[in-house]
Amino acid sequence: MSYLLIDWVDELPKTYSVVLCNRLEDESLRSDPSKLVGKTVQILWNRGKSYPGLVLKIGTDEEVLVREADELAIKAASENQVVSTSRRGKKRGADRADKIEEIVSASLRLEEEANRPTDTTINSIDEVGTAPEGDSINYEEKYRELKVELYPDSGVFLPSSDLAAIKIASNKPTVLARNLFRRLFSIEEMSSHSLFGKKCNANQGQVPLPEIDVGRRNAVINYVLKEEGFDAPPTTGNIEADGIFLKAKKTTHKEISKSLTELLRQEHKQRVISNYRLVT
DNA sequence: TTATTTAACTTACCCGTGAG
DNA sequence: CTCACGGGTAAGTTAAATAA
Repeated sequence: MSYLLIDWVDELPKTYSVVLCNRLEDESLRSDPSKLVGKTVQILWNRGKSYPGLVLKIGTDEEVLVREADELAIKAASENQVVSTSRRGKKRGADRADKIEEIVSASLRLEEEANRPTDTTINSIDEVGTAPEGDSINYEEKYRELKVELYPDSGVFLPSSDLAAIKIASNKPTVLARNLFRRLFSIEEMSSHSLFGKKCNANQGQVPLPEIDVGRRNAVINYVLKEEGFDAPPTTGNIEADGIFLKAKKTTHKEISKSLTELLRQEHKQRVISNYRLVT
């Protein structure tokens, strides 16, 4: 296996690396890289990304090329008068695959945390319906029967008929999430909170709106994910397949969050306008 | 090994568009 | 007009890569 001394064309100050020829993006070039000196090729780097690099030299002794890369880097740095240790990585180890399992299990832990039940309970059952002793109907019991928990252990209940109607009316997960929000939150709550309560970085002076009720929010998001088939953690045993599953789940989660954020923003905007009209 | 740097990912926010 | 959504921004957080 031969090594390539690479001059990264997009890097300033100039940086150099020694890479194995199997990092050439174009696999057909890997077997015979001898003609590549002086040419610019795409080199695979981190996280599946590739960058253009000029091939300066080819050799089988990695050490020699690394020393050369160091010298070039020092020279480049002094020319640019920039304090820089500008030699990018040597040959990377093959421990990357080992890391994947860690990543997957870490994702699972995150998921577990996201699904953690909260102690927020809403729509608590009215006590007034309690039936007296005897053979009369227990209304509280009847009332409870009609309600369903949106997501297991979420403590968020709503009439099953409402849920059924919302499901029928919602053809997409983002719409389902929005409609559930409308059902579970008042206009006041929606217009005075943000989804996660995080600070807005785009506008430093802005006071961040508080986070909306976490219990109901998570119940909605988890319910919609479940409806989309993302409830159960991956069990295929196939690391790659699990990765795809988690990625798809993450994308859906992002879409839902984005849509809900936008819903709250639009409600907020509307309320600000109506207040303004009230005042003037 | 630990510390530092770098890259990717998030999230609130803004704007425009298009369907109904 | 309302609603849904895509594209984009800034800068904070997180995770990975690299240096020491």
